[in-house]
Amino acid sequence: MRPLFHPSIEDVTVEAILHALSDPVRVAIYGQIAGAACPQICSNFVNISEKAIPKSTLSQHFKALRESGLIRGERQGVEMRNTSRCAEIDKRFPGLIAAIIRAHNIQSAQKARNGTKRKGAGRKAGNK
Amino acid sequence: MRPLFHPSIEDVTVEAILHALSDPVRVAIYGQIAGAACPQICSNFVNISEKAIPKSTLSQHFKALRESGLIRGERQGVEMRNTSRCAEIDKRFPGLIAAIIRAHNIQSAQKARNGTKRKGAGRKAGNK
DNA sequence: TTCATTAGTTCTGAAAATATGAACTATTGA
DNA sequence: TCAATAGTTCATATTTTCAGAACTAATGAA
Repeated sequence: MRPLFHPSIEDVTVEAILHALSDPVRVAIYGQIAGAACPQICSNFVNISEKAIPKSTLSQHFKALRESGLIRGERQGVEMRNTSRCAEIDKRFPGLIAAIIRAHNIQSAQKARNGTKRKGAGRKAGNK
Repeated sequence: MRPLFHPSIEDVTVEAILHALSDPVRVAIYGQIAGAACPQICSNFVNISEKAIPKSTLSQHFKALRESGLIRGERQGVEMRNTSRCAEIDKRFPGLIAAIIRAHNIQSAQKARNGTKRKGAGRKAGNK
């Protein structure tokens, strides 16, 4: 098992960050890691989505987050402690992560409101 | 040939925007459309990358940008006029597009500088 | 030591997404 | 009516992603 790869901050790209965060499971994971005060363990996220995420899939998601430079993972005993690299990234791309997280929160809030009021909305309507 | 689909602004998602802009060709296209004063025609972008992009591929890229809600395409005679929907998107997700474009500009500027000074940099080094 | 447990990675094949040549559609202007 | 131009759609090859199974590494018993 080879040691985990983390890009140095100069090698972090906008494309990789956007790609990593364009997946609903990964933004959810990243949001929680970035918002937490202490390092988060991978297996905490098995139930972040409606249905349980298989651990091989979860491992791939963490790999994507790590290799895009969004998080850092350090093995601590039998488990993996994940922390956000948002301070570093914010220095390189000021405001980027904050804007994405903010947009995400707006969207989640709207979804929650619509979920209670009008059912079945938000479909790609009129597009046979 | 069915009419082009454009999502209404409430149906635009952060995930779709990030995914659309996580592709280097598509950000380049979007950046130019967003920065231009007048509508841009698809075929202007054939040479936006090093190698020419086949028109079927280009058409798919435009479709991705349209269906994510980032641009609007209107047929005008034989060609297609593309405009950015950034005003609408900025109302829904304030600062998101601006932050992404800014980050992209930072990255491009750095790439240009490194390209002249140290060749072969930016590779995923030390990762067998 | 050896065994079991826990947490995560890697391998493998299936499923989904993307890229592109070829064929097609729509508009315009000889 | 024909040719040219701009773009879409179809078919298929390539690439990426998903997820079960097997594997690795650390820890804590017995």
